[in-house]
Amino acid sequence: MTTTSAPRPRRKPPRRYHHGDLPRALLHEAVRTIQRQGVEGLTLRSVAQALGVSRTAMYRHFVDKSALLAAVAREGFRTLRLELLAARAQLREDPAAMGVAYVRFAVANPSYYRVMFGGLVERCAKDAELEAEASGAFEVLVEALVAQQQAGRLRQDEPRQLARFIWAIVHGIARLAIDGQLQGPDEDAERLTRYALGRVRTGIAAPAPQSVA
Amino acid sequence: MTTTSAPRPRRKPPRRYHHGDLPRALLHEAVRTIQRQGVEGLTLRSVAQALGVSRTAMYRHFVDKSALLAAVAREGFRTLRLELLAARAQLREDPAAMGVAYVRFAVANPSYYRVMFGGLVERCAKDAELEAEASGAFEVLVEALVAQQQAGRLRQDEPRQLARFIWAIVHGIARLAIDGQLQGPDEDAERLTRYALGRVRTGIAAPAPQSVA
DNA sequence: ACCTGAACACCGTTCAAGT
DNA sequence: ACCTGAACACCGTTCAAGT
Repeated sequence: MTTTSAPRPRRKPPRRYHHGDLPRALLHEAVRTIQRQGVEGLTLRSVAQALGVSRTAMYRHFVDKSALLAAVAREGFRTLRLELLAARAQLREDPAAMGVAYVRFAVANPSYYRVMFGGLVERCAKDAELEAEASGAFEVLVEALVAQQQAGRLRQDEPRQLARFIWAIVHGIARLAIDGQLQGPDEDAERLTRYALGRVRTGIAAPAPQSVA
Repeated sequence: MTTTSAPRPRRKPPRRYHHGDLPRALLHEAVRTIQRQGVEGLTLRSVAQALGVSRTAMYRHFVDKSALLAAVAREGFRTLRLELLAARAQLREDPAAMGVAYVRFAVANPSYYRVMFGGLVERCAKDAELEAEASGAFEVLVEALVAQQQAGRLRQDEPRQLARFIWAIVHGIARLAIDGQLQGPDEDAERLTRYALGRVRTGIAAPAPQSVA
């Protein structure tokens, strides 16, 4: 009886797990454990163990632990940029779409967000790819604001200053939200975002200035 | 010759360094090393060594490393609250005084700020004193806003929502500033703060709405 | 009451060596 | 080229013991 000694490959031969794509597997597993244990719960040893690989196998692909984290941040900025782009298309129906998308990303991916803004971008400023990915996301906002200016819907202030302003708002809301400094859990973050962007548009000064006697 | 064998005490006898006030000494030394090495550079062993004390002496006064950090955060919130109160007195000459004071505090004490908002407040939510100190600082802002509302200078929106909005803005600016995500170093943060609060007051919508043809 | 010393269970990282 | 195993220099924390 000539039984097939090797197990039938489903699609493409999925054997050789380790040799397959360790860098991607490491990245994926890192995100997974950060998602569950937080950034400071991430341990190279546990990642390696989860992948069934030696503790030092990682060093062939990432020079450092921080290099691995930089890769996580890079992927985070890339995803954020894409979601901002998608939200930009809905800007006509919902003027707050981009801001809401930003905060939603942070709330949905606190682990990504913490790594992205956990003080890595500046400490490892050498990582040019990370730098580029980060400013790429920022540019989406800048361009959207310029378009609004050209449509005559926005003040003609310096676009990048305007963009930093808006970014600071959503960034602040996002951080307060994922750090649990807003009372309610998730829904409040979106309400606050919509409130904030609405107020930013028309101001918070009292509408009817009390005339003097 | 009867020379004084013991050194003359300057004010009160400052001998017995270790026994004196270890808790305060630990706190002070922790802030000092965080200031220089960053939060993740803080090591209990180095703190103890700098104080000439055993590595485990700390555990008599703080249950944890995180308890020591919580004490740092508590002191930070207390200082911030006091500086906000001081700024509130200048609100008439400078409407942005409180916001500027907030961002200045963060930029001047990034180590404090990082510990305060480094995800400690929520993880160790058990620390009631920290919780109280944190919301104390928030209340200063709320009360200032309510006063502005009563003076008829501010929209009659829900004060706490208004406060969360303003907080998010200065928090966002502060974080971007101390994380090096603003191009210039320190001066830009204040400029951005003034710009932001000015725009928040009157809105960013185009001032002269182009009428339709 | 306050502090010490040895010990434990962890880390990230290096490096010679295997295939 | 890719991975392993032992080793190194670190951590926070526990605990019996000293004064």
